[in-house]
Amino acid sequence: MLDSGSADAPLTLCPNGKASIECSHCKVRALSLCSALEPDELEAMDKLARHVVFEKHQTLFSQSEAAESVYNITAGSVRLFKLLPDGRRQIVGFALPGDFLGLSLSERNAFTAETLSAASVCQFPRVAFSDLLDAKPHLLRRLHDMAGHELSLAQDQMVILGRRTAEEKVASFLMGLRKRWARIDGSTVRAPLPMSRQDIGDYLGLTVETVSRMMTKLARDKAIVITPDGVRLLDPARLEALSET
Amino acid sequence: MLDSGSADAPLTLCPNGKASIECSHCKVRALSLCSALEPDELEAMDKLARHVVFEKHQTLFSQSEAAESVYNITAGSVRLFKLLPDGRRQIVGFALPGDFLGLSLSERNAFTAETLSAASVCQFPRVAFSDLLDAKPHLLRRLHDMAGHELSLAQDQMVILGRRTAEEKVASFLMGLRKRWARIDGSTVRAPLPMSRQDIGDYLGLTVETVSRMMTKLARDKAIVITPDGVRLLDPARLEALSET
DNA sequence: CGTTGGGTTGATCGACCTCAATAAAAGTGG
DNA sequence: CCACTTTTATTGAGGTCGATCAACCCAACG
Repeated sequence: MLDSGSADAPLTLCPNGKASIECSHCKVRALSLCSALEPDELEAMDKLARHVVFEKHQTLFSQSEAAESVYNITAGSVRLFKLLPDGRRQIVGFALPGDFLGLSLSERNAFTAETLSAASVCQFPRVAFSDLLDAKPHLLRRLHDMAGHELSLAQDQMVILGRRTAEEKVASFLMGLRKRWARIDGSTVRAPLPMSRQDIGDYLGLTVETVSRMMTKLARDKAIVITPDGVRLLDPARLEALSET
Repeated sequence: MLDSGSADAPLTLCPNGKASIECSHCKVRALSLCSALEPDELEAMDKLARHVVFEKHQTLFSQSEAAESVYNITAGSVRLFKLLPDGRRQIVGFALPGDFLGLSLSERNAFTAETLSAASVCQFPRVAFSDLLDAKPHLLRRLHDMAGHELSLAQDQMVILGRRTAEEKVASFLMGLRKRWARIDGSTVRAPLPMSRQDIGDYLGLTVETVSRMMTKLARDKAIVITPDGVRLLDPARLEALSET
Protein backbone atom coordinates (compact mmCIF):
# COMPACT_ATOMS: atom_id res chain seq x y z
CA MET A 1 0.00 0.00 0.00
CA LEU A 2 2.81 2.33 0.86
CA ASP A 3 6.08 2.81 -0.91
CA SER A 4 8.50 3.68 1.82
CA GLY A 5 10.62 5.83 -0.46
CA SER A 6 14.32 5.44 -0.99
CA ALA A 7 17.14 6.84 1.14
CA ASP A 8 16.07 8.96 4.03
CA ALA A 9 18.97 11.39 4.37
CA PRO A 10 17.63 14.88 3.81
CA LEU A 11 19.52 17.46 1.84
CA THR A 12 20.67 20.06 4.29
CA LEU A 13 20.98 23.55 2.97
CA CYS A 14 23.27 24.47 5.79
CA PRO A 15 25.50 21.63 6.95
CA ASN A 16 26.82 23.61 9.85
CA GLY A 17 23.39 24.28 11.20
CA LYS A 18 23.38 27.95 10.32
CA ALA A 19 20.44 28.91 8.20
CA SER A 20 21.30 30.03 4.73
CA ILE A 21 17.75 31.26 4.37
CA GLU A 22 17.05 33.56 7.27
CA CYS A 23 13.67 33.93 8.90
CA SER A 24 13.65 37.51 7.67
CA HIS A 25 13.36 36.26 4.10
CA CYS A 26 10.87 33.51 4.87
CA LYS A 27 7.99 33.48 2.39
CA VAL A 28 5.52 31.80 4.68
CA ARG A 29 6.26 33.77 7.81
CA ALA A 30 3.00 35.65 7.64
CA LEU A 31 1.12 32.34 7.61
CA SER A 32 3.11 30.48 10.17
CA LEU A 33 3.79 30.31 13.86
CA CYS A 34 6.38 33.00 13.31
CA SER A 35 3.87 35.70 12.43
CA ALA A 36 3.22 38.31 15.09
CA LEU A 37 6.24 37.29 17.11
CA GLU A 38 8.31 39.74 19.09
CA PRO A 39 11.81 40.39 17.69
CA ASP A 40 13.41 38.52 20.60
CA GLU A 41 11.13 35.52 20.06
CA LEU A 42 11.95 35.41 16.38
CA GLU A 43 15.63 35.65 17.12
CA ALA A 44 15.46 32.81 19.65
CA MET A 45 13.61 30.65 17.16
CA ASP A 46 16.06 31.52 14.42
CA LYS A 47 18.87 30.32 16.67
CA LEU A 48 17.21 26.94 17.12
CA ALA A 49 16.17 26.53 13.51
CA ARG A 50 17.80 24.28 11.01
CA HIS A 51 16.61 24.66 7.43
CA VAL A 52 16.31 21.35 5.64
CA VAL A 53 15.11 20.29 2.21
CA PHE A 54 13.46 16.92 1.69
CA GLU A 55 12.95 15.17 -1.62
CA LYS A 56 9.68 13.73 -2.78
CA HIS A 57 8.38 10.80 -0.70
CA GLN A 58 10.90 11.10 2.09
CA THR A 59 10.02 10.49 5.71
CA LEU A 60 10.28 13.42 8.12
CA PHE A 61 9.49 11.18 11.09
CA SER A 62 7.71 7.94 11.86
CA GLN A 63 4.76 6.90 13.99
CA SER A 64 5.70 5.82 17.54
CA GLU A 65 9.35 6.73 17.22
CA ALA A 66 10.82 9.16 19.73
CA ALA A 67 9.97 12.70 18.61
CA GLU A 68 13.26 14.54 18.22
CA SER A 69 12.11 17.58 16.34
CA VAL A 70 9.22 19.81 15.54
CA TYR A 71 8.83 21.40 12.11
CA ASN A 72 7.55 24.39 10.31
CA ILE A 73 6.79 23.67 6.65
CA THR A 74 8.10 26.43 4.40
CA ALA A 75 7.51 24.86 0.98
CA GLY A 76 6.02 21.71 -0.46
CA SER A 77 3.45 19.42 1.12
CA VAL A 78 3.43 16.54 3.55
CA ARG A 79 1.06 13.67 4.34
CA LEU A 80 0.47 12.71 7.96
CA PHE A 81 -0.85 9.21 8.54
CA LYS A 82 -1.40 6.40 10.95
CA LEU A 83 -1.05 2.75 9.96
CA LEU A 84 -2.96 -0.17 11.43
CA PRO A 85 -1.03 -3.42 11.90
CA ASP A 86 -2.79 -4.98 8.90
CA GLY A 87 -1.78 -2.14 6.59
CA ARG A 88 -4.92 -0.07 6.59
CA ARG A 89 -3.96 3.57 6.52
CA GLN A 90 -5.67 6.71 7.75
CA ILE A 91 -4.27 10.04 6.67
CA VAL A 92 -4.95 12.45 9.52
CA GLY A 93 -3.89 15.53 7.64
CA PHE A 94 -1.94 17.19 4.87
CA ALA A 95 0.61 19.80 5.90
CA LEU A 96 1.08 22.76 3.55
CA PRO A 97 3.47 25.71 3.68
CA GLY A 98 3.03 27.61 6.95
CA ASP A 99 1.84 24.53 8.85
CA PHE A 100 3.47 23.41 12.05
CA LEU A 101 4.18 19.75 12.88
CA GLY A 102 4.56 18.79 16.51
CA LEU A 103 1.91 20.96 18.15
CA SER A 104 1.31 18.38 20.82
CA LEU A 105 5.00 18.25 21.79
CA SER A 106 4.59 14.63 22.87
CA GLU A 107 7.62 12.41 23.34
CA ARG A 108 6.56 9.96 20.64
CA ASN A 109 5.25 10.75 17.21
CA ALA A 110 1.53 10.09 16.92
CA PHE A 111 1.81 9.60 13.15
CA THR A 112 4.23 9.35 10.25
CA ALA A 113 5.03 12.37 8.11
CA GLU A 114 6.12 11.90 4.48
CA THR A 115 6.66 14.54 1.85
CA LEU A 116 4.32 14.47 -1.13
CA SER A 117 6.62 16.66 -3.17
CA ALA A 118 10.01 18.16 -2.56
CA ALA A 119 9.63 20.22 0.58
CA SER A 120 11.64 22.56 2.71
CA VAL A 121 11.14 22.78 6.41
CA CYS A 122 12.36 24.68 9.39
CA GLN A 123 13.40 22.07 11.93
CA PHE A 124 13.69 22.66 15.70
CA PRO A 125 14.94 20.28 18.39
CA ARG A 126 11.80 19.37 20.30
CA VAL A 127 13.13 19.70 23.84
CA ALA A 128 14.89 22.98 23.18
CA PHE A 129 11.76 24.26 21.48
CA SER A 130 9.65 23.18 24.44
CA ASP A 131 12.03 25.01 26.77
CA LEU A 132 11.78 28.08 24.60
CA LEU A 133 8.01 27.99 24.97
CA ASP A 134 8.38 28.08 28.74
CA ALA A 135 10.65 31.10 28.42
CA LYS A 136 8.43 32.90 25.90
CA PRO A 137 4.80 32.75 26.99
CA HIS A 138 3.69 34.83 24.04
CA LEU A 139 5.08 32.19 21.69
CA LEU A 140 3.32 29.48 23.68
CA ARG A 141 0.07 31.39 23.40
CA ARG A 142 0.47 31.61 19.66
CA LEU A 143 1.15 27.87 19.48
CA HIS A 144 -1.84 27.12 21.65
CA ASP A 145 -4.10 29.15 19.41
CA MET A 146 -2.83 27.13 16.46
CA ALA A 147 -3.52 23.93 18.38
CA GLY A 148 -7.07 25.08 19.03
CA HIS A 149 -7.51 25.67 15.32
CA GLU A 150 -6.12 22.21 14.52
CA LEU A 151 -8.46 20.63 17.03
CA SER A 152 -11.38 22.36 15.42
CA LEU A 153 -10.32 21.10 11.98
CA ALA A 154 -9.98 17.59 13.37
CA GLN A 155 -13.55 17.76 14.63
CA ASP A 156 -14.75 18.94 11.24
CA GLN A 157 -12.97 15.96 9.74
CA MET A 158 -14.82 13.65 12.15
CA VAL A 159 -18.11 14.92 10.75
CA ILE A 160 -16.86 14.29 7.23
CA LEU A 161 -15.63 10.79 8.06
CA GLY A 162 -18.60 9.76 10.14
CA ARG A 163 -21.63 11.32 8.53
CA ARG A 164 -21.01 12.33 4.94
CA THR A 165 -21.52 10.47 1.68
CA ALA A 166 -18.68 9.76 -0.74
CA GLU A 167 -19.64 12.66 -2.99
CA GLU A 168 -19.90 15.04 -0.05
CA LYS A 169 -16.56 13.86 1.27
CA VAL A 170 -14.78 14.62 -1.98
CA ALA A 171 -16.55 17.96 -2.37
CA SER A 172 -15.68 19.04 1.19
CA PHE A 173 -12.12 17.91 0.68
CA LEU A 174 -11.72 20.03 -2.44
CA MET A 175 -13.35 23.06 -0.85
CA GLY A 176 -11.28 22.73 2.29
CA LEU A 177 -8.08 22.38 0.34
CA ARG A 178 -8.87 25.32 -1.91
CA LYS A 179 -9.48 27.46 1.13
CA ARG A 180 -6.08 26.49 2.49
CA TRP A 181 -4.32 27.15 -0.81
CA ALA A 182 -6.07 30.51 -1.01
CA ARG A 183 -4.23 31.63 2.16
CA ILE A 184 -0.95 30.55 0.64
CA ASP A 185 -1.07 31.53 -3.02
CA GLY A 186 -4.27 33.57 -3.12
CA SER A 187 -5.75 31.41 -5.87
CA THR A 188 -9.49 31.36 -5.68
CA VAL A 189 -10.54 28.58 -8.01
CA ARG A 190 -7.46 26.37 -8.38
CA ALA A 191 -6.76 23.54 -5.96
CA PRO A 192 -3.48 21.79 -6.70
CA LEU A 193 -3.55 18.16 -5.61
CA PRO A 194 0.00 17.10 -4.77
CA MET A 195 -1.40 13.90 -3.24
CA SER A 196 -2.54 10.80 -5.12
CA ARG A 197 -6.12 9.51 -5.32
CA GLN A 198 -5.04 6.81 -2.89
CA ASP A 199 -3.97 9.50 -0.44
CA ILE A 200 -7.29 11.30 -0.81
CA GLY A 201 -9.10 8.01 -0.24
CA ASP A 202 -7.08 7.29 2.88
CA TYR A 203 -7.89 10.78 4.11
CA LEU A 204 -11.64 10.47 3.49
CA GLY A 205 -12.17 6.84 4.41
CA LEU A 206 -12.82 5.81 0.82
CA THR A 207 -11.15 3.59 -1.80
CA VAL A 208 -9.18 4.96 -4.74
CA GLU A 209 -11.91 3.84 -7.08
CA THR A 210 -14.63 5.70 -5.22
CA VAL A 211 -12.56 8.88 -5.12
CA SER A 212 -11.96 8.60 -8.84
CA ARG A 213 -15.64 7.99 -9.55
CA MET A 214 -16.73 10.96 -7.44
CA MET A 215 -14.18 13.24 -9.10
CA THR A 216 -15.45 12.10 -12.48
CA LYS A 217 -19.02 12.70 -11.37
CA LEU A 218 -18.25 16.21 -10.12
CA ALA A 219 -16.47 16.91 -13.42
CA ARG A 220 -19.40 15.51 -15.44
CA ASP A 221 -21.74 17.74 -13.41
CA LYS A 222 -19.52 20.71 -14.32
CA ALA A 223 -18.70 21.42 -10.68
CA ILE A 224 -14.97 20.98 -11.30
CA VAL A 225 -12.46 20.52 -14.10
CA ILE A 226 -9.75 17.95 -13.57
CA THR A 227 -6.33 19.24 -14.61
CA PRO A 228 -2.97 17.48 -14.63
CA ASP A 229 -1.91 19.09 -11.35
CA GLY A 230 -5.21 19.18 -9.52
CA VAL A 231 -8.65 20.63 -10.08
CA ARG A 232 -10.26 23.90 -11.02
CA LEU A 233 -13.47 24.66 -9.16
CA LEU A 234 -16.12 25.69 -11.66
CA ASP A 235 -19.18 25.75 -9.42
CA PRO A 236 -18.15 26.62 -5.87
CA ALA A 237 -21.82 27.09 -4.93
CA ARG A 238 -22.57 23.48 -5.82
CA LEU A 239 -19.54 22.23 -3.91
CA GLU A 240 -20.47 24.44 -0.97
CA ALA A 241 -23.96 22.95 -0.95
CA LEU A 242 -22.44 19.47 -0.78
CA SER A 243 -20.16 20.39 2.08
CA GLU A 244 -22.21 22.84 4.11
CA THR A 245 -21.99 22.58 7.88
CA MET B 1 -33.32 12.97 16.29
CA LEU B 2 -32.50 15.08 19.28
CA ASP B 3 -34.66 15.88 22.25
CA SER B 4 -33.64 19.35 23.23
CA GLY B 5 -34.56 18.83 26.88
CA SER B 6 -36.78 21.14 28.84
CA ALA B 7 -35.91 24.44 30.47
CA ASP B 8 -32.33 25.53 30.13
CA ALA B 9 -31.79 27.39 33.39
CA PRO B 10 -29.12 25.55 35.34
CA LEU B 11 -29.34 25.05 39.07
CA THR B 12 -26.67 27.18 40.64
CA LEU B 13 -25.22 25.93 43.86
CA CYS B 14 -23.99 29.37 44.68
CA PRO B 15 -26.35 32.11 43.49
CA ASN B 16 -23.99 34.86 44.54
CA GLY B 17 -21.17 33.46 42.47
CA LYS B 18 -19.17 32.29 45.44
CA ALA B 19 -18.39 28.59 45.31
CA SER B 20 -20.02 26.53 48.00
CA ILE B 21 -17.76 23.68 46.99
CA GLU B 22 -14.21 24.99 47.10
CA CYS B 23 -11.45 23.81 44.78
CA SER B 24 -9.71 22.43 47.83
CA HIS B 25 -12.46 19.82 48.18
CA CYS B 26 -12.74 19.08 44.46
CA LYS B 27 -12.83 15.34 43.78
CA VAL B 28 -11.52 15.55 40.25
CA ARG B 29 -8.76 18.04 40.87
CA ALA B 30 -6.05 15.44 40.41
CA LEU B 31 -7.46 14.61 36.96
CA SER B 32 -8.21 18.07 35.74
CA LEU B 33 -6.55 21.20 34.53
CA CYS B 34 -6.22 22.19 38.17
CA SER B 35 -3.71 19.48 39.02
CA ALA B 36 -0.12 20.60 39.45
CA LEU B 37 -1.09 24.24 39.63
CA GLU B 38 0.75 26.72 41.79
CA PRO B 39 -1.23 28.01 44.80
CA ASP B 40 -1.57 31.43 43.23
CA GLU B 41 -2.86 29.92 39.99
CA LEU B 42 -5.42 27.84 41.84
CA GLU B 43 -6.52 30.85 43.81
CA ALA B 44 -6.93 32.95 40.67
CA MET B 45 -8.97 30.19 39.05
CA ASP B 46 -11.09 29.77 42.15
CA LYS B 47 -11.91 33.48 42.00
CA LEU B 48 -13.18 33.15 38.44
CA ALA B 49 -15.02 29.90 38.97
CA ARG B 50 -18.74 29.50 39.30
CA HIS B 51 -19.95 26.06 40.32
CA VAL B 52 -23.08 25.04 38.49
CA VAL B 53 -25.20 21.90 38.41
CA PHE B 54 -27.04 20.89 35.25
CA GLU B 55 -29.86 18.39 35.02
CA LYS B 56 -29.99 15.54 32.57
CA HIS B 57 -30.22 16.57 28.91
CA GLN B 58 -29.58 20.24 29.45
CA THR B 59 -27.55 22.32 27.06
CA LEU B 60 -24.30 23.83 28.35
CA PHE B 61 -23.77 25.73 25.11
CA SER B 62 -24.71 25.53 21.46
CA GLN B 63 -22.83 25.19 18.19
CA SER B 64 -21.98 28.54 16.51
CA GLU B 65 -23.24 30.66 19.37
CA ALA B 66 -20.82 33.13 20.96
CA ALA B 67 -18.68 31.27 23.48
CA GLU B 68 -19.18 32.99 26.82
CA SER B 69 -17.64 30.41 29.11
CA VAL B 70 -15.24 27.55 29.39
CA TYR B 71 -15.94 24.61 31.67
CA ASN B 72 -14.32 22.01 33.83
CA ILE B 73 -16.55 18.96 34.34
CA THR B 74 -16.54 17.86 37.97
CA ALA B 75 -19.28 15.21 37.87
CA GLY B 76 -21.57 13.59 35.31
CA SER B 77 -21.03 13.31 31.58
CA VAL B 78 -21.62 15.45 28.53
CA ARG B 79 -22.02 14.80 24.81
CA LEU B 80 -20.34 17.14 22.34
CA PHE B 81 -21.78 17.14 18.85
CA LYS B 82 -22.07 18.89 15.54
CA LEU B 83 -25.27 18.93 13.51
CA LEU B 84 -25.55 19.09 9.74
CA PRO B 85 -28.39 21.18 8.30
CA ASP B 86 -30.33 18.05 7.39
CA GLY B 87 -30.19 16.69 10.92
CA ARG B 88 -27.32 14.26 10.62
CA ARG B 89 -25.34 14.36 13.84
CA GLN B 90 -21.70 13.64 14.63
CA ILE B 91 -20.71 13.34 18.25
CA VAL B 92 -17.14 14.60 18.43
CA GLY B 93 -16.58 13.52 22.01
CA PHE B 94 -17.93 12.66 25.42
CA ALA B 95 -16.74 14.76 28.34
CA LEU B 96 -16.28 13.00 31.67
CA PRO B 97 -15.29 14.31 35.11
CA GLY B 98 -11.94 16.08 34.90
CA ASP B 99 -12.41 17.06 31.25
CA PHE B 100 -12.12 20.64 30.10
CA LEU B 101 -14.45 22.21 27.55
CA GLY B 102 -13.22 25.22 25.60
CA LEU B 103 -9.59 24.30 25.03
CA SER B 104 -9.56 26.17 21.75
CA LEU B 105 -10.81 29.40 23.36
CA SER B 106 -12.46 30.38 20.11
CA GLU B 107 -15.09 33.08 20.04
CA ARG B 108 -17.81 30.77 18.74
CA ASN B 109 -18.64 27.29 19.93
CA ALA B 110 -17.54 24.66 17.47
CA PHE B 111 -20.12 22.20 18.79
CA THR B 112 -23.07 21.81 21.14
CA ALA B 113 -22.59 20.39 24.63
CA GLU B 114 -25.47 18.59 26.35
CA THR B 115 -25.44 16.70 29.62
CA LEU B 116 -26.10 12.96 29.42
CA SER B 117 -26.82 12.76 33.11
CA ALA B 118 -27.02 15.32 35.89
CA ALA B 119 -23.64 17.02 35.89
CA SER B 120 -21.77 19.59 37.87
CA VAL B 121 -19.28 21.87 36.25
CA CYS B 122 -16.87 24.60 37.13
CA GLN B 123 -17.68 27.50 34.83
CA PHE B 124 -15.27 30.32 33.92
CA PRO B 125 -15.96 33.44 31.85
CA ARG B 126 -14.03 32.82 28.64
CA VAL B 127 -12.40 36.20 28.22
CA ALA B 128 -11.36 36.46 31.84
CA PHE B 129 -10.01 32.94 31.68
CA SER B 130 -8.08 33.78 28.53
CA ASP B 131 -6.62 36.83 30.25
CA LEU B 132 -5.64 34.67 33.20
CA LEU B 133 -3.76 32.39 30.83
CA ASP B 134 -1.73 35.33 29.61
CA ALA B 135 -0.90 36.22 33.20
CA LYS B 136 -0.08 32.65 34.26
CA PRO B 137 2.13 30.99 31.62
CA HIS B 138 2.36 27.83 33.68
CA LEU B 139 -1.41 27.44 33.50
CA LEU B 140 -1.31 28.06 29.76
CA ARG B 141 1.33 25.39 29.39
CA ARG B 142 -0.84 22.94 31.26
CA LEU B 143 -3.78 23.78 29.04
CA HIS B 144 -1.68 23.41 25.93
CA ASP B 145 -0.52 19.98 27.00
CA MET B 146 -4.16 18.99 27.45
CA ALA B 147 -4.93 20.36 23.99
CA GLY B 148 -2.13 18.25 22.54
CA HIS B 149 -3.65 15.20 24.19
CA GLU B 150 -7.09 16.06 22.81
CA LEU B 151 -5.65 16.50 19.34
CA SER B 152 -4.06 13.10 19.56
CA LEU B 153 -7.35 11.52 20.64
CA ALA B 154 -9.10 13.24 17.77
CA GLN B 155 -6.63 11.70 15.33
CA ASP B 156 -7.20 8.27 16.85
CA GLN B 157 -10.90 8.82 16.32
CA MET B 158 -10.25 9.63 12.65
CA VAL B 159 -8.67 6.20 12.25
CA ILE B 160 -11.68 4.60 13.91
CA LEU B 161 -14.16 6.52 11.76
CA GLY B 162 -12.29 6.14 8.50
CA ARG B 163 -10.75 2.70 8.55
CA ARG B 164 -12.39 0.39 11.04
CA THR B 165 -15.30 -2.03 10.72
CA ALA B 166 -18.45 -1.72 12.80
CA GLU B 167 -17.32 -4.42 15.24
CA GLU B 168 -13.90 -2.80 15.62
CA LYS B 169 -15.50 0.60 16.15
CA VAL B 170 -17.63 -0.64 19.02
CA ALA B 171 -14.76 -2.60 20.56
CA SER B 172 -12.40 0.40 20.40
CA PHE B 173 -15.11 2.61 21.83
CA LEU B 174 -15.62 0.34 24.82
CA MET B 175 -11.89 -0.05 25.42
CA GLY B 176 -11.29 3.68 25.11
CA LEU B 177 -14.11 4.50 27.47
CA ARG B 178 -13.02 1.92 30.03
CA LYS B 179 -9.55 3.43 30.02
CA ARG B 180 -11.02 6.85 30.70
CA TRP B 181 -13.25 5.56 33.51
CA ALA B 182 -10.27 3.78 34.99
CA ARG B 183 -8.57 7.14 35.57
CA ILE B 184 -11.68 8.44 37.27
CA ASP B 185 -13.02 5.58 39.38
CA GLY B 186 -10.21 3.06 39.06
CA SER B 187 -12.56 0.38 37.76
CA THR B 188 -10.74 -2.02 35.51
CA VAL B 189 -13.50 -4.04 33.86
CA ARG B 190 -16.61 -1.91 34.17
CA ALA B 191 -17.50 0.69 31.58
CA PRO B 192 -20.63 2.66 32.48
CA LEU B 193 -22.47 3.89 29.40
CA PRO B 194 -24.35 7.05 30.31
CA MET B 195 -25.03 7.64 26.62
CA SER B 196 -27.68 5.95 24.48
CA ARG B 197 -27.02 3.54 21.60
CA GLN B 198 -27.97 6.39 19.31
CA ASP B 199 -25.24 8.52 20.87
CA ILE B 200 -22.69 5.73 20.43
CA GLY B 201 -23.77 5.37 16.81
CA ASP B 202 -23.42 9.08 16.18
CA TYR B 203 -19.97 8.96 17.73
CA LEU B 204 -18.81 6.00 15.64
CA GLY B 205 -20.51 6.81 12.36
CA LEU B 206 -22.98 3.92 12.67
CA THR B 207 -26.74 3.49 13.10
CA VAL B 208 -28.38 2.51 16.38
CA GLU B 209 -29.22 -0.89 14.95
CA THR B 210 -25.65 -1.65 13.99
CA VAL B 211 -24.37 -0.60 17.41
CA SER B 212 -26.95 -2.84 19.05
CA ARG B 213 -26.06 -5.77 16.78
CA MET B 214 -22.34 -5.41 17.46
CA MET B 215 -22.90 -5.19 21.20
CA THR B 216 -25.00 -8.33 21.01
CA LYS B 217 -22.31 -10.04 18.96
CA LEU B 218 -19.56 -9.10 21.43
CA ALA B 219 -21.77 -10.36 24.26
CA ARG B 220 -22.52 -13.63 22.38
CA ASP B 221 -18.76 -14.05 21.85
CA LYS B 222 -18.27 -13.61 25.61
CA ALA B 223 -16.12 -10.52 25.14
CA ILE B 224 -18.49 -8.37 27.19
CA VAL B 225 -21.55 -8.61 29.41
CA ILE B 226 -24.24 -6.02 28.91
CA THR B 227 -25.54 -4.62 32.20
CA PRO B 228 -28.32 -2.10 32.86
CA ASP B 229 -25.84 0.73 33.31
CA GLY B 230 -23.20 -0.19 30.74
CA VAL B 231 -20.95 -3.16 30.05
CA ARG B 232 -18.51 -5.36 31.88
CA LEU B 233 -15.47 -6.32 29.84
CA LEU B 234 -14.95 -10.08 30.07
CA ASP B 235 -12.24 -10.55 27.47
CA PRO B 236 -10.11 -7.41 27.24
CA ALA B 237 -7.56 -9.29 25.13
CA ARG B 238 -10.19 -9.94 22.45
CA LEU B 239 -11.34 -6.34 22.53
CA GLU B 240 -7.75 -5.16 22.41
CA ALA B 241 -7.14 -7.32 19.34
CA LEU B 242 -10.12 -5.68 17.66
CA SER B 243 -8.93 -2.18 18.47
CA GLU B 244 -5.15 -2.48 18.21
CA THR B 245 -3.30 0.43 16.67
C1' DC C 1 -52.60 -0.35 32.81
C1' DG C 2 -51.81 2.45 28.48
C1' DT C 3 -48.13 5.15 26.76
C1' DT C 4 -43.58 6.31 25.61
C1' DG C 5 -38.77 5.95 24.70
C1' DG C 6 -35.05 3.14 24.46
C1' DG C 7 -33.17 -1.33 22.83
C1' DT C 8 -33.14 -5.59 20.10
C1' DT C 9 -33.96 -8.45 16.11
C1' DG C 10 -35.22 -9.64 11.28
C1' DA C 11 -35.65 -8.82 6.17
C1' DT C 12 -34.30 -6.22 2.47
C1' DC C 13 -31.71 -2.67 0.06
C1' DG C 14 -28.07 0.07 -1.66
C1' DA C 15 -23.72 2.76 -1.26
C1' DC C 16 -19.43 1.72 -1.43
C1' DC C 17 -15.94 -2.03 -1.76
C1' DT C 18 -13.62 -5.61 -4.40
C1' DC C 19 -11.85 -7.54 -8.27
C1' DA C 20 -10.56 -6.99 -12.99
C1' DA C 21 -9.48 -4.66 -17.25
C1' DT C 22 -7.95 -0.72 -19.58
C1' DA C 23 -6.01 3.84 -20.16
C1' DA C 24 -3.05 7.38 -19.28
C1' DA C 25 1.16 9.25 -17.18
C1' DA C 26 5.65 9.09 -15.56
C1' DG C 27 9.83 7.25 -15.44
C1' DT C 28 14.09 4.74 -17.53
C1' DG C 29 17.39 3.19 -20.43
C1' DG C 30 18.89 2.87 -25.18
C1' DC D 1 13.61 11.05 -28.97
C1' DC D 2 11.57 6.71 -28.74
C1' DA D 3 10.53 1.75 -26.84
C1' DC D 4 9.57 -0.25 -22.53
C1' DT D 5 8.32 -0.68 -17.87
C1' DT D 6 6.04 0.95 -13.79
C1' DT D 7 2.86 3.62 -11.51
C1' DT D 8 -1.43 5.94 -11.18
C1' DA D 9 -6.06 6.88 -12.74
C1' DT D 10 -10.30 5.47 -14.73
C1' DT D 11 -14.08 2.48 -15.78
C1' DG D 12 -16.98 -1.68 -15.36
C1' DA D 13 -19.26 -5.78 -13.09
C1' DG D 14 -20.48 -7.95 -9.16
C1' DG D 15 -20.40 -8.64 -4.02
C1' DT D 16 -20.91 -7.18 0.86
C1' DC D 17 -21.23 -4.59 5.01
C1' DG D 18 -23.87 -1.63 7.19
C1' DA D 19 -28.21 1.21 6.31
C1' DT D 20 -33.06 1.18 6.05
C1' DC D 21 -37.56 -0.26 7.13
C1' DA D 22 -40.39 -2.65 10.24
C1' DA D 23 -41.80 -5.39 14.07
C1' DC D 24 -41.38 -6.35 18.75
C1' DC D 25 -39.75 -6.20 23.63
C1' DC D 26 -39.40 -4.07 27.95
C1' DA D 27 -38.80 -0.93 31.62
C1' DA D 28 -40.27 3.62 33.32
C1' DC D 29 -43.93 6.43 34.44
C1' DG D 30 -48.17 8.95 34.60
